[in-house]
Amino acid sequence: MSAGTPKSKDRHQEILDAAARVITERGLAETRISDIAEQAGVSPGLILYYFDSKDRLLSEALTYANDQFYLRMSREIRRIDSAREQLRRLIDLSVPGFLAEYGRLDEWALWIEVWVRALRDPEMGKDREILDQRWRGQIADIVRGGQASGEFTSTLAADELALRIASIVDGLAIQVIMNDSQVSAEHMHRTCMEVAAHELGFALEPAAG
Amino acid sequence: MSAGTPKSKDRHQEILDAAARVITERGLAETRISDIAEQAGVSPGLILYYFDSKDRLLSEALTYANDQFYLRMSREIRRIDSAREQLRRLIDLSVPGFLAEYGRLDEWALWIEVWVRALRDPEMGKDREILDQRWRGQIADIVRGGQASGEFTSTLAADELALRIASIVDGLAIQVIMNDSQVSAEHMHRTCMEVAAHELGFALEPAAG
DNA sequence: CCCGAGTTTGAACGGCGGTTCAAGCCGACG
DNA sequence: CGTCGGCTTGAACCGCCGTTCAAACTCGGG
Repeated sequence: MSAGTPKSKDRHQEILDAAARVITERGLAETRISDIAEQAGVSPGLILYYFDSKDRLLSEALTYANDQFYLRMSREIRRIDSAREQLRRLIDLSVPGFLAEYGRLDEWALWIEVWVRALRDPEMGKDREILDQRWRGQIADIVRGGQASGEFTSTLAADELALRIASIVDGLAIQVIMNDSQVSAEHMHRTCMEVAAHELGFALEPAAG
Repeated sequence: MSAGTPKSKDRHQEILDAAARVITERGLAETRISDIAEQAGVSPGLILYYFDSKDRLLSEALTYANDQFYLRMSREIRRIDSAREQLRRLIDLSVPGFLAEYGRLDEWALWIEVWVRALRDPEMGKDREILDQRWRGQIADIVRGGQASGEFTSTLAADELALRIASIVDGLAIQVIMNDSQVSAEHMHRTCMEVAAHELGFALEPAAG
């Protein structure tokens, strides 16, 4: 059993992974089961053997991909001491294409698909809220840490500050991912840092980076 | 001719209108030609008589609906003197469901559809950038006015300030439209005003409203 | 070597919906 | 009135997937 179930688990995950990759590349609307099968290197029939329907698979894939991103970010941030540096890292990781190392097509594209789906699918809506609150919670933790250590001087509630930061990151990320000619990745990064400094109450070192 | 073309124009617009309504209600993915036909009170065949293909119709409908929104807002704002009040009005109109009068399902839902489509359709991508720059331009104009009149004390470039305000509005609007339990329309409104006041450099009157 | 349960395949099915089209409708104009 | 051109209809066509399924394959245990 501890050998049988895991194997199924692997297939399960392999398929989710393949699905996430296909969705990122082609978009939810253009993703066919056969594409996912091809990407995973299996037959179309097998996809439906592991998942009840295309719809369910797609939903699961979207939240799965988001989990991955969150976990990676969370792991990275936990090993940083300074709240200010945690924040900088969070922004580094949030700017689409800012870090070459994580070059693959952006998780933000998936986020937009989540949004559009959550608008009408209550199941997805619930998942989206959980995902989003976890993300804002992550930021709020950093804020609280900085307030406690004195790095951030704002006395506003950490939740509110986190919401503001998350919102401006979301709003700018959209522009960047859309390839807006007036909002480059670097521009977004700088603006995020400045707004955050302004809101949280800390001074930006001059030319960091 | 001056009698024939206009009639076609009407049908053209009627269909765009119907399409926008259907998309808002059912979502782009679930919108069928027959739905649009039904909404417009004509036969499915006629839709394809006026538009080359479903895809083209949908794209046009999205930008059309956006135009409508922009024009309405623009008209309203132009008749206000104070930059501060212009800004407040802009935020009033941007918060989904804040004003009962404009109760119909939000333009924001359409924006998200625009984004997801712009990600892959270059034509839509171009339109989206134009739409977005017009929107930020509108904000920038308000900012410049306020800087000139002394209502806003920030000396940052108006474009940059506009980008910041547009971004936070976008980011928060997403949460509100998603029905996030932690971000009500009123909350979004207050936060937008506070961040704007903070960034632009003006004082918020205590309990306005 | 055989059996059977869990996997995997790929061909076949079925329905949905975009698109096409031949045929009616209507109003203008002579 | 008759004809003509632009509208309008709705039925028929057709390709595209999601889904189903019977058959094959794998592999561990008896």
